[in-house]
Amino acid sequence: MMVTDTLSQEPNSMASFRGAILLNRASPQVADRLCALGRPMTLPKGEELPFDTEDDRLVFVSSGSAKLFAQSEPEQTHILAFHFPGDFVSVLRRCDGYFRLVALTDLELVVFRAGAFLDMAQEEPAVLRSVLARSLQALHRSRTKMMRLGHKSARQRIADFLVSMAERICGCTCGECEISLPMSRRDIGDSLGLKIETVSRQFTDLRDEGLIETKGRSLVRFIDLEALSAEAGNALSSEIQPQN
Amino acid sequence: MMVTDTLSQEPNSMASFRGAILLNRASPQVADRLCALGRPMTLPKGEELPFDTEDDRLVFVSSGSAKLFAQSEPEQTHILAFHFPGDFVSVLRRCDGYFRLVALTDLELVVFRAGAFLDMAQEEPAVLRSVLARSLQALHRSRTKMMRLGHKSARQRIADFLVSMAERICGCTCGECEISLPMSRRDIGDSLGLKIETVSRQFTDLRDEGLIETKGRSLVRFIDLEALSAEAGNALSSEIQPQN
DNA sequence: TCGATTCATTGATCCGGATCAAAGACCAGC
DNA sequence: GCTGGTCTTTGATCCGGATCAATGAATCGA
Repeated sequence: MMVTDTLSQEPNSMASFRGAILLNRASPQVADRLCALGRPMTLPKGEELPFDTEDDRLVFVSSGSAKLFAQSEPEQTHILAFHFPGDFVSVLRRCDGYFRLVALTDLELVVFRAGAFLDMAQEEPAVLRSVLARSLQALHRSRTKMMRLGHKSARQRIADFLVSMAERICGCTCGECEISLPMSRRDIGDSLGLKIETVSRQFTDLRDEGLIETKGRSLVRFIDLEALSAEAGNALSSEIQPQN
Repeated sequence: MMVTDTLSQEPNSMASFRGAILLNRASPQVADRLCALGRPMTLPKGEELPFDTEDDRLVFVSSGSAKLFAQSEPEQTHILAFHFPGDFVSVLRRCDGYFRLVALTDLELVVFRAGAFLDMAQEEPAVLRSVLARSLQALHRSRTKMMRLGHKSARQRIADFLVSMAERICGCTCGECEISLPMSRRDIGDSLGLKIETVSRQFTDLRDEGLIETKGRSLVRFIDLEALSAEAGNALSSEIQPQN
């Protein structure tokens, strides 16, 4: 069930949005007017952002995690991206593209109609430009991912996925760390173009080789993130991060 | 060899840029200042847009066709996208991402430093917004493509590729038409995550089944685009993506 | 026009991941 | 605690696309 927050006091989600997107980019007046366009929402785990057949939307993720997926045919779901706090997601109207946003954990959002938001953002070009920068970043991330999907083995995809989750969920890029994956094995497979059995086998292999440990369904402990990153085929990328 | 057009009269490429990007969005004065930031260029077939390690760039394609690719390791090239007249392409500076733009045919471009262009575009939010809209469209195209890469068979990928080329090169979405593919079999494979032999085999199969005819290396004649689109698994989609 | 070179096609074989099938682990309800 | 259902793991087999190898067709420069 979808719940709309209607407290008269500004909800937390809106405050995060101000901090992440508007701060230092819009005058207080325009910031207020932009916020007034946004609808704060909470989605319980498993629930889906209701369709909107009229407008494309821009969705700011304040807390929790979500999957963005497309379903072209029944029994054929493709996860396009996972989203975490701070992300500003473009969700197309239902008719063309058929994108759906589903909560993996309880989710706090601010939802905007894209047209209205951009119309008003035109008055604060710095905001528009910030959204553009994020959009270009998402594009490059998508292209990088696409590039990997096309040419990497199952093992490399899983290693890459785990490394990127370690970074996005707990900010770790090296050494040890432990995270709780909010998504199922099936979700992971759907996002990497692999079957659930293959995902599971790769987890098993990585565990047997001592690169990760797992506890329960969601807990993953990374023993050596650099080694895992190397498995992902990012051997050369170490030149970007010198061991000073 | 790279040739920079330095005619005092405005070159054709700049005029196309005005028509496609600026028309009705910027005042004549700002339009002139934006154009002044752009460097018209021609690239002969096979040549590469010279690196720029300082700035990201925005490149408007006026005529010809190009491939945008990333090379993570030697002998591992991934084509991210093909580009045609009217496209406004974001090319990252060399250090992060390592994107390269190469002419498939003689190419006319207008090249901007992204920062400078966006700084000035902030004075005309309509331009900024148009660029954002294009960026979001590219993002969705990339995601759609990614989705397909992950889950489609070689046959479906080739069929899908051919259908999209028919649309982008000659504007056809149904019935018969004939196009000249500017890219090699290897390029096609690199963009779809397939080996050259597999690409060739799929062409052969489609030819044997009477869905296409081929003449020489580049000429492809489509006998029935709807049937081909069905092969691609696009049962429902008759959507068109307009390049506004 | 003629090689020379690159590009494309075809064939044979191999391997990684999908598929089919079954058992085991985890979690929520009582 | 048990119990039913879902999610995950493991095993056996199959198949699509990669790989290896060789031939054939286009294109380019002299």
